[in-house]
Parts: sequence; structure tokens; C-alpha cells
Amino acid sequence: MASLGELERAVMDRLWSAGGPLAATELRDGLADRGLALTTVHTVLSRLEQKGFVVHDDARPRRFRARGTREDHAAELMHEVLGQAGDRQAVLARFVGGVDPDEARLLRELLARATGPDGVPG
Amino acid sequence: MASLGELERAVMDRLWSAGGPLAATELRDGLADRGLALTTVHTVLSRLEQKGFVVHDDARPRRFRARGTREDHAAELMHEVLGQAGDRQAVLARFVGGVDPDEARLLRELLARATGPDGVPG
DNA sequence: GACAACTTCTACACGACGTAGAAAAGTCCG
DNA sequence: CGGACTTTTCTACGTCGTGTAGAAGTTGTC
Repeated sequence: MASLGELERAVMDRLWSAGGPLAATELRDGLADRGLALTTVHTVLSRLEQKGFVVHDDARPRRFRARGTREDHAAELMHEVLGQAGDRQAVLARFVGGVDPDEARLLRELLARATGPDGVPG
Repeated sequence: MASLGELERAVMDRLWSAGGPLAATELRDGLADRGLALTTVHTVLSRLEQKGFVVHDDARPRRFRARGTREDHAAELMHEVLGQAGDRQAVLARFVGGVDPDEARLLRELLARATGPDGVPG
């Protein structure tokens, strides 16, 4: 999977947090602390589109939105790491060994809900 | 966390799979399909040492070994992704939603073992 | 049609990584 | 010990991804 640079990530964070699509000028203003030129924002946006993270409509001015949610992206990354990691079970064992108790509880609930107490969908 | 390039990853894979520490020549031979010069292997190894992935002893010739296991690394990456992902619970929800049934079962077992049926260590 | 806003094109710097030669340091055999 | 061979370190270079933006082109508006 394509990964994100520093600025790309910042732009995606804005798009992910936004309630709806954003214009390039809005993104530039949201990132005002960086003092970016508008063209810089556009360059980053087109790269994000190439990578499949962003789409834009054909209105004027263009409005950009993230194609997935931040959480989808993170979960995808986690699956990706798991997928190319040889011994998946060992990785999962270490992973759950490191989650904090609240998250462990949450995971148990999620797993119970998702598949039923016996591990079978239902 | 520092990430790995293509060749760096290939070297780490060898080190992770190896039963013990390896000499640079052994790594070069293991990667013979790439036709790498020995100095290339050394360069990569020193970069991996800088990144904290590898250590070497002071024998002659030097012997290199991975500082952690492949699984530790993958689990660490997963935690890292989770850690910088805003809504951790939502990410976990999507993550477990995507694991296959066998892995879901494994996760349930691991979580039960780790903290007891009630979510409390014991 | 002119001006302003927006978009696309093109360019450049910098750092990470793959790659390896040159040089230095160490090892070993005769 | 000395020269040959091996290993290690130093230095270098090309490429690619990314941050950055000016120039040029397009579109919208009065």
C-alpha cells in the first residue's frame, strides 16, 4: 500500500476530520501554520488522488474528499502488516499482549459480537 | 518508527529466519540472486544498525543478528498504527471485522488467556 | 473583454535507499 | 615478517518520493 508523507498525512487528517468535501483554499487555510502556497496544496492533492486516497468532484472550485475513513485506513494498514508477517498467529499473540486492558476488553466484546460466543457467525 | 527499504527488508528477513548470527558473506550468499557486492551488504547492515534493527559482535569476521523477532516487529508496527489513529476503538472494530474466522478464534483465546474470562488479569 | 480565482504543468531541493569502489585494517600462510 | 587475501570502513553517486512553489493555462464574473 502506498504510504503517506508528512504533508500528505496532514492533508488527509483534514479531509478525514472534515464533515464534507473541502476546497483547496479551505485546506490551505486549515494548514495556515505551514504557510503553504495554494499550488502546493494542489500538488499534494493530485498525488493523493493518484494514490487513491482522495477524489474530487467536477464543480468549480473543485471539492476534495477522502475516499475512506481514517479508521478504515488504519485498520487496513494493520491488516497489511499482519499479512506480510510470516507467522500471523505469533504476531497476533504479541499484539494482544501489548494492548492495554480497556482495549483488550473492547476487543473481546467486538469478537464476541462479530462471531458469537462460539466463534461462529450469528 | 524507522521503516525498511526493499533491500533492508530482505536482509532483515534473512536475519530473522536465521538460527543465529550471520556474517556479511553469508548474507550476501543468501541474497545471491541479487548479485550484490559485499560492501553493499555492509552498507545496508550499518544502516540497519543505526536504525536499531541489528547488532553485531566483535568477532572476526563480524556476525550480525536481528535485535528483535520478526513477530515483535510486526506487532510493534501494528501498535504504532493503532497509536496514531485517533479513534483507537473504531480502528480496532474495523480491524477485528476483517480478520478471518480462524484468527478471530485465536484472538479470543489469546484475550481470554491474557486477562481471564472477566477481563481482569488472573 | 479584462481581471481574478482556480487548475495544471513543470521544476527543483532534499532525504532515504540501493549500490558499490577505494582505502584502510585485519588475518593468515609460507 | 611480508605479501596476499578478507573484511571493514569511508565516500560517493543515481534514483525515487515528497515538500515546495512558480509559470502557464483555464474558467468564471462584472
